[in-house]
Amino acid sequence: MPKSTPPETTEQSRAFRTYIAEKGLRATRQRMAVFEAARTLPGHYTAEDLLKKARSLDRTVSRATIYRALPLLVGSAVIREVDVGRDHKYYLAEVGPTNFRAQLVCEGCDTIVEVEAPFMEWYGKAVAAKHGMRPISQKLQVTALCDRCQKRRTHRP
Amino acid sequence: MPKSTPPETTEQSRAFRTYIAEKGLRATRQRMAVFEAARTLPGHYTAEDLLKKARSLDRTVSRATIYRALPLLVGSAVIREVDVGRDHKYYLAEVGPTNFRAQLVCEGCDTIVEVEAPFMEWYGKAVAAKHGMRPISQKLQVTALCDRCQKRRTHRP
DNA sequence: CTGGCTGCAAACCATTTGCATCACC
DNA sequence: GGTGATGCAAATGGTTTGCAGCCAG
Repeated sequence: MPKSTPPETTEQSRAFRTYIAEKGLRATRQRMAVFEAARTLPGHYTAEDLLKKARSLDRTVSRATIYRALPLLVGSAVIREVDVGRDHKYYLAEVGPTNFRAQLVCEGCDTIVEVEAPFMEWYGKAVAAKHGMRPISQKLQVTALCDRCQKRRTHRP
Repeated sequence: MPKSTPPETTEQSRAFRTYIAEKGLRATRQRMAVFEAARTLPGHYTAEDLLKKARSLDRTVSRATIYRALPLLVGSAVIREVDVGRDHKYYLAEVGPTNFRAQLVCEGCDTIVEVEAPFMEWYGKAVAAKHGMRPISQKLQVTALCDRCQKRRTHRP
């Protein structure tokens, strides 16, 4: 059996290189390190997490490069941006074509759980149409307290 | 017929004074000016809008006081905070007990339309419960293009 | 009186940007 | 070799905070 995913030779990696080339951009060492870090990190991570991981692959990656790479990674559907109104945004490696998801966010520990919610997509489109607007995207976010945080403390300090 | 709403003598005003007193806080001139501005401004407004309006009522109101008053106004249900992931938050005077609302946001001009969406509330609670979490709040946001912005330009510059 | 408030200005902090240099293609 | 990319450090901008004086209760 293949040892997890062979880095740098993935189909996804080729797709990303193509995406970049099409825009007349360049597949630099740093950019590919960020790409590799972004698709590898588990769960929801921040730009800072991404920087740390990318640096472990290529010491020369700077914070500015991270922020400059993020729009490319989102644009090429390598990652998805998740903004739950916290102080920083979260990012998430895309596994494949993604159905509409809702975010369940724990108010205590900021843990995010993604839930498929295809009905929501339909609902949002209907609401927009009813107001004569052309729908672009939609977001459903449920704030709640996870088990652990319920036990630890009912309210925030 | 009464001329719109008599300022400073509203039932809402009394309720706010009570809320403040209960917390051992004080109903200062500036704070009441911010209150009056907040409940009076139409539609969705920013902290900066609120500052301008409050200053028109009491010249001495500072930006810091606005930001320090906002949590009180939200906590006493005089206004509601609406965060649609833009660069600044929006606020909205509460008319009465509010049912669950979704926000329809025009990507072109940032105009926000509030839509009743009671179904969402049920849905969010169900999703949270299914994951063993205690639901606190939920938010449905639809980004779209309004009529005017559709005609002006299909995509952002 | 006195502890909560205020204005002012400086601090925050995630993200963005200007600039001189570097390195893909 | 030319243009896009990079690192660094400084800038941004909405919001927060420290501080010394002020004032509501």
